[in-house]
Parts: sequence; C-alpha cells; structure tokens
Amino acid sequence: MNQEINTDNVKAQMRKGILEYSILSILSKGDEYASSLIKILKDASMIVVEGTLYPLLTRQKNQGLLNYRWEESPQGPPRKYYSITDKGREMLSELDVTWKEIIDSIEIIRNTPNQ
Amino acid sequence: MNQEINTDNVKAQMRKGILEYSILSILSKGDEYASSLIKILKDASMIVVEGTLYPLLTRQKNQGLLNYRWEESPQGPPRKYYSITDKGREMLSELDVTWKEIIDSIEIIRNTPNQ
DNA sequence: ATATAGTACTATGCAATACATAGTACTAAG
DNA sequence: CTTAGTACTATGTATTGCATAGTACTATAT
Repeated sequence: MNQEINTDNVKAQMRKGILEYSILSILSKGDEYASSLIKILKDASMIVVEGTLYPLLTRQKNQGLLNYRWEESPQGPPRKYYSITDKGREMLSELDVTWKEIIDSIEIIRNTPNQ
Repeated sequence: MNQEINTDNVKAQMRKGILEYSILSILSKGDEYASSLIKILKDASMIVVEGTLYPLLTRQKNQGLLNYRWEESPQGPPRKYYSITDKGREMLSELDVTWKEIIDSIEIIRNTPNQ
C-alpha cells in the first residue's frame, strides 16, 4: 500500500521534465487546446492535471516555444489553441537527443555489470 | 546559449525520479559506496552531484530499500558501503515496469498521429 | 609537530515543477 | 434565472536535484 503510493510518487517525479517534451511532440503534429492535450496524454497513459498543464503551457509560451490563438468552440466557452513555433521545433529536436541520452544511460546502468 | 541552459535544466528535471531507479539498479549488482556510485553514474553519462546523492541514499535507507556498513578504505577515510534489501529489490522490479510504461508513453506520443 | 592534499560524508538553503485546490468565465439546457 | 458541462487562471504545497558550506579521516610534505 505504502509501496504503491511510493511508486506513484516516483512516477510523478519522473514526469518532471518529460511533460515539456511531450507537449512539444504533440503540437509538432498539429495545434491543440488544453483539454485536448490532456486527453491525448491520457490516451498514452501519461496522466496530467490542469494545475500542471496550464502553467507549463504558459511557461513554454513565455519562452517562445509556443503561440496560441482563441477559437470559438462548437458548444462551450472559447478555446485557446496552441501551436508550436520554429524555436519550439528546434527545442524539440534537442529534447529528442536528450531523451535518447537518458534512455541509453538507464540501459547501461540497468544491464551492464559494475566495475 | 540560453537554449542550452534550458536543455540542461530540462535534463535535470528529467533526472528527478530516475536517480532512485538508477541507484537501486547499480546496487542490485553489488555493494558500492557513494563516490563509486557517482563514478558509475558518470560513466553512464548520468551526472549527479554529492548534494543530490547523499540525501537520496539516506531517504532510501529510511524507506528500507538500502542498508549500509562501514568499511576501512585502502588509503583514506572509511567508506559507507550500501547494499540493496529485499524490499529494495521488490521496488526495483516495480520501477522496471514504471520505466517501461514511461518509455512506451513517450513512444506513442512522439510517433502516433493526433486524433 | 603542523600544514596540505586527497578522499569521504553531513547539513541545508534554493530552484524548478507536478499536483491539489479554489475560483472565474462561457455556452447550452432546464 | 439556475444548473451542468466545458475551458481557463491563480496559487500554495510537496518533492527532489543542485549549489554550497562544513566536518572528518588518512597520507604526504615541510
């Protein structure tokens, strides 16, 4: 029980840094609004809550990685559609490398004998 | 320049949660002391500093995942050798699953078209 | 004997971000 | 007008990596 809670906590810590990469990835394939992003992430088993996502999107906007425009929704309040900038695409490419490095590091650590 | 700093920052955030997994992995293969752990991690391109590692080892000890014993060193101060507990091995197995889930999530997010 | 260098461990404040929570606002339906 | 569903804003809390300061042990040099 306590162990399960702890595993969830480790997973939450693992999400730090990863979500920024995930958002840029999704938007590189097309513009989306926040609730849609949450759904896409959830479908990929990456659970994120609004309190996390909105500040993250704001940070990325302020860093010039994203832009947004308002668009009327079919039957609710207007939606804020986010799109990735050229700078965001460059960042995404760098994060591709960074993520690969992380995976390789874990692979080595997990499967190579200590010296 | 500012972008490089930002990538390093993202990588530091990504390390959160991952280091716990890394430490258990290393110790599952044999006992080590802190400076040795730092070297093994560094060799796998996972840079960690003492200010991070020692509190982390202490936390894991307090959670029952590790144990330690003092051992005289060849030519310096005594060393604190850490070993993994059965509980630590169980945790490691769970983190194997957790890590795989994260990788799969990123794979989906990075390579599947949005709906 | 004392100072220095190398090695190893302890303590703590700071920065960053995920999360929980509270709230505002828009639109449609009751 | 009220309620429900949807979408966004704001903020305090918890956690952990990092920077920094310090203590302690052993060997070597002065």
